[in-house]
Amino acid sequence: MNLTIGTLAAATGVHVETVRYYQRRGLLREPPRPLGGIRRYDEHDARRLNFIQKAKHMGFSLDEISSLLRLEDGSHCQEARELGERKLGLVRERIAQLRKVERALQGLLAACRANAGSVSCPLISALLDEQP
Amino acid sequence: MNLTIGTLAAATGVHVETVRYYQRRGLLREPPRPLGGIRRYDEHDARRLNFIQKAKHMGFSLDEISSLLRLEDGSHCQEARELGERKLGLVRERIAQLRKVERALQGLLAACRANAGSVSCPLISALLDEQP
DNA sequence: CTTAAAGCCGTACCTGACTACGGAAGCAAG
DNA sequence: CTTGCTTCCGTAGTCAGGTACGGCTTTAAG
Repeated sequence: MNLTIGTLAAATGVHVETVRYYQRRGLLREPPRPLGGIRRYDEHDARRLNFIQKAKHMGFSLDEISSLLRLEDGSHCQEARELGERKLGLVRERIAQLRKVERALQGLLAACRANAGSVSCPLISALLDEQP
Repeated sequence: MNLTIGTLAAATGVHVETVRYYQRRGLLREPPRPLGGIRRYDEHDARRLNFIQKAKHMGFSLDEISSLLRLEDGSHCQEARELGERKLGLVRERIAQLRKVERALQGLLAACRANAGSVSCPLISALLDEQP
């Protein structure tokens, strides 16, 4: 496998500029460029880029992905696990928070639907109410 | 009630600069300033600022809050409801997405804990795996 | 050999919601 | 009346994670 930046980008569903950006950030190596010319990537780079995409999907930030990539050889499970556990905690917090919002919104919208023609909108009133 | 920007900010738990920012964004009126001087706010402004804070908590963006504020008189429940319903949909999507992440992470971490000393870390391997 | 597409580079710009800065002017307490 | 905290203003910077630009060189196809 011998990829230019464009084919690598296309293959992994990422913009060319993003690949360059990841290189600047140190998430991808600067690949060899034979004879003063253009970057040549291999399947290792593609795998790494794939790793980054999946980790992003898991909610890891680019900085965290940096850390994970330093554990790429798989022999530091403990550290990887700690990172994962922190992330899982945050994900759960976020879910809990969103559920509160969901319930609040749900209640207000139900009141709105029951409202049918009254003067004041329950959603607006709730937001206007002085209570914290 | 006759508030300076500082007391208003303190009363609503917002930075002074943020109040000015909201004014620039059109979320708060420019309050009267008697005699070439400093802004004087009243409890209507405090209520509005409170409204903004609560709506932010509900996940509304400042642009959406602008829209909501235009319905402040409570007589356009239909429109407010539509905004709320859109938001609720987004909140639910986000929750669903985060739950997927939660489950994935949970599985990987369980594998990590069961791993105990094997060569390759399940979390890292999963991210490295070629499968989408 | 020519030409068009793709790659190169540094730098600037984008979104959203602020936050900081710095120097001038106002205001309240003593 | 002075001191010192607030407020005033416009502008610029912050964060993350890119995206865009423009002018230049390389490369691949015909």
